[in-house]
Amino acid sequence: MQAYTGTNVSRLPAAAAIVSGGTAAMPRRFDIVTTKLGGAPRNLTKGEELFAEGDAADFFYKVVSGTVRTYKLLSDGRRQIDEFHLSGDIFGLETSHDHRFSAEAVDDATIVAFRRRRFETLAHDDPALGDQVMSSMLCSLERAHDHMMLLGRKTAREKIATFLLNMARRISNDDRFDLPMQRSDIADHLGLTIETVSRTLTQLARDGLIKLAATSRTVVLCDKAALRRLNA
Amino acid sequence: MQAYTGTNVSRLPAAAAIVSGGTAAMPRRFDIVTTKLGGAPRNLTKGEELFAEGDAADFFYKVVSGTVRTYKLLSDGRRQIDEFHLSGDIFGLETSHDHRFSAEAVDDATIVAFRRRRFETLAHDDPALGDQVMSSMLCSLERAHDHMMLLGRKTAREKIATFLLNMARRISNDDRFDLPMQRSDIADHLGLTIETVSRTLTQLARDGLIKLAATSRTVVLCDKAALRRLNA
DNA sequence: CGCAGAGTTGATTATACTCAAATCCAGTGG
DNA sequence: CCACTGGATTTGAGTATAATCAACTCTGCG
Repeated sequence: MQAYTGTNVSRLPAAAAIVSGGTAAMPRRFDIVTTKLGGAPRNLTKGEELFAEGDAADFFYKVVSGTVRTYKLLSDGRRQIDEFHLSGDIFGLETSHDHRFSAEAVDDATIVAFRRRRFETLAHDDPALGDQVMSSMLCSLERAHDHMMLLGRKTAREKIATFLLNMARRISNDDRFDLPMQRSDIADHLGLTIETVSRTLTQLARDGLIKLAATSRTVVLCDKAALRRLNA
Repeated sequence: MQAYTGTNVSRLPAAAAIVSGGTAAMPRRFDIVTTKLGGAPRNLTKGEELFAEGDAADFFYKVVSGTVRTYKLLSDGRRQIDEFHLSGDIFGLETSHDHRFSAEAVDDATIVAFRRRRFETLAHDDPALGDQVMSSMLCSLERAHDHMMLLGRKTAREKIATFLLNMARRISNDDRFDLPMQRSDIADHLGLTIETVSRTLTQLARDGLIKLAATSRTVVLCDKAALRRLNA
């Protein structure tokens, strides 16, 4: 927990191991920690379910590549996607015994699973490990709160603008990027319908704020200033 | 962090002190811990601001009595109330140096402030203390996620039903309770307008699911089963 | 080439918003 | 005790934003 302990996450070996996933390029001890936590890479095919709401939360996960969506369903099938987890993101760590979300691969993705019990044991010996996860959760909380503002008070145009700016920042440093998810995912994330998502994107393109490639998954942000004005 | 460490919060002395606020009825050591954390009771009058978005987050708080709202504003004044904090709730603990919310008293309220820095020091010696706050944050995260579903995918009628059931549970064990906040607060919490809140409450009363007293702050849940059906 | 899934576009509608006015209520002062 | 005031709430009328229903287009792929 970066701010709470005053420690810098980047200086914490255990934390760094979780964040990076313990690649071959890293010092030996980082790999040991990762291995201890039981990081076993797993490939998911597009649409594959990783866990469902109510499943035992024995593991939590880190995205190595690809994208994972976590979501909740209402009894009649309405869906709210709370977050898209991109490469490097940690997700699925729960307060309770069960998962409160379902998780599926948005596209073909690779994830690493960490055994929660083992992590808990280690965290007691190494507070820095707990700090790191705490930090991750606090980021999640922060994004959740911003997203509440979006869902509760922003217009469709503002929602799309905010979404595009966030994805641009997370996916690439460039203003050109490929959205990994389809329109229905965006809709269920922003509290809209696919038609409204499509229309709004078209409208933003018509107004010159963005460009949509033929495949329509590729987006170019042309007028970030205007998008930012819509963002708040 | 209850689930994460596997420890039961109720068995943790430091945690218990934070939760309870260290009343006179509690064993001496609890009071000592609370005092160490710098709990200085403070009275807030209706509408008084406790802190604003962007203020330094040197303290966090626990509600002793009354109700506090935390919220964010868009540049044009649109407001999203993320949570109403009732007696016993902890709020205002941040990941960053600054508060990401503003906080105001909904009615006359009493709160206890805890110095964050001091808490951090103690948390390092006593992991249980950190666990407790972690647990508090995870509850907050859980509620935030449920609230995203509400904001993104529920109808006005469903939002109000969910809100009433939640408030009933939190305020009293009874089906009759007084709402501490006014319609505009409810509206900004549920992503509605005051008119829609009012109309929806009237409609629910007309349909016999609830009763509204003359003062219209007092609510009676008549048909909880029907309300629950609207809830999910 | 045709099919299926994804995405776009169009027409219409519904839900919730906006603007406006009336009512209710607590508090205040004559 | 009662009229007056101002804030909160309710109610009404009309509207707008986004949803719904439906058709059509595009793209990738067997």
